[in-house]
Amino acid sequence: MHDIKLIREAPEAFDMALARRGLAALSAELLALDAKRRAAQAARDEAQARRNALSRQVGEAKKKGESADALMAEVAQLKDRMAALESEEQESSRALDAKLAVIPNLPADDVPDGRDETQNRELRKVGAPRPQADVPGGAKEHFDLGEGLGLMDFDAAAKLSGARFVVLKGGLARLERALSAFMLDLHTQSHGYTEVYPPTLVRDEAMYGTGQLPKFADDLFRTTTGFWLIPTAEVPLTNLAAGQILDEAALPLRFTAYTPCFRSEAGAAGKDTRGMLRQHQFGKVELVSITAAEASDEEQQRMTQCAEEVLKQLGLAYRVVALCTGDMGFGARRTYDIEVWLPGQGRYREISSCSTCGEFQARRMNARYRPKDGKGTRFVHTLNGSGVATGRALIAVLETYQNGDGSVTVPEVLRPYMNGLARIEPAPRKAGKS
RNA sequence: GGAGAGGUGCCGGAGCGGUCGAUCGGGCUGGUCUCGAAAACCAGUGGACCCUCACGGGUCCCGUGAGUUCGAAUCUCACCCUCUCCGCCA
Repeated sequence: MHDIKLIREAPEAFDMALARRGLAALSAELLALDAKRRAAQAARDEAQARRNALSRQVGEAKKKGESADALMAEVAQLKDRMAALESEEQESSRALDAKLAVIPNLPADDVPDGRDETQNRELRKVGAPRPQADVPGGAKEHFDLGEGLGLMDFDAAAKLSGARFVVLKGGLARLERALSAFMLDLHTQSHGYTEVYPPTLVRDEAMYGTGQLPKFADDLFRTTTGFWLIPTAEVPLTNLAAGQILDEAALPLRFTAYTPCFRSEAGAAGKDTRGMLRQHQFGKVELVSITAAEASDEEQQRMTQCAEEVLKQLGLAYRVVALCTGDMGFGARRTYDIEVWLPGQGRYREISSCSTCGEFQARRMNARYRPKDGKGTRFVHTLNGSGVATGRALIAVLETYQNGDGSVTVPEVLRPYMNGLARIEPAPRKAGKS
């Protein structure tokens, strides 16, 4: 949500920033609504003040035993006018909010301009990508490996739930659990995050606060009782700060959680249909930071490094890219994606996305802090990042650590979480199962 | 799901329908006292919006939304949430 006051002060700057995102200028329209709103409010305030004064006089008159009929008559006259003014104010204020609610955040100055992902800027490459030819017969993709192991079953999932779900079994189910436990331990023990077990069903307000609503309802699942299934733990974690006024001394807040994430991906039909790269349900360890305004840029660097550390310790090759203006999400002011190397696909694929939203979300959810010195309150800055998506981490581990015989070596750091297991071997074939 | 109770400021806790944004206590901040601290005492201590260069002024906010009334934190209704007991249950 944007601050209409800032737009009022610098409409050209606002429109120019929108243009960087490929959007048409909106300030003129917004400011017209704003002017209407303020005029309505001024008129209403005035009428209200008049009524308050009259009512006070009525009280005084009655106390003295005098007649208050004339005063009451004037209030009665005011009433119609007030009702009209009030609905006018509400209407213009609602109209303005509705417009503002669907305008994405503005990019930070250092965000590269660009139309789509092809214009993202690569910041660094870490680790040596394993060539496809490194595996005898060519590196396989994760679904061939998983099905070959007999531990990844898309047919069974389709029977239960349809397309874009997976059933993991045995060593692969364990691997998902190991990855999540490893990541949570790393972030809580080495990176200062507080582990959270949040609800995965939330109400409208929470989805509005982080920006999924009102614009992206189509990408979400909703229960018949009106709850939304979270598409990321960013929603519950960030909304922990909603409605709060925090002491600056308490900042930053750093939360991490492992949760399932649910996305209907309505617009993504036909993309990545094979395998478990793009699912309606996937696991993810999320990182969320709530900071003071000046601290958010540095926090974003720190958060990205926390996510990178996961991949480093897993021994996965990756690169970090700065998303261009056209590829950033709705609430983001600046985003760094981490893309992990998938030997089977022979390309880098997104596994983490670390964004700062500035005060964009805080304004929506009314999350503020009291600055150490100086008075008043300011909106906090919110940041979120994957640290990292476990489903995709599992894919990367399979493809990176595959052996020519179809088995998969377990990365060192995960072995304590796998009961010491060093290698995931094909499950014995059971008779009767095709 | 059934039956009750309740939602007020950072916290606790008051509040005959009429200067109540709200008594009081605690906390916090500043000051006095002290070598220093504690105690004591004094003072201060909400948010949002609008008008104004400013000084200052106005409106709204006592869970949320409607309503009654000249006037609502105080009355009515609906909803949300919390707590207690019972039932059910992982």
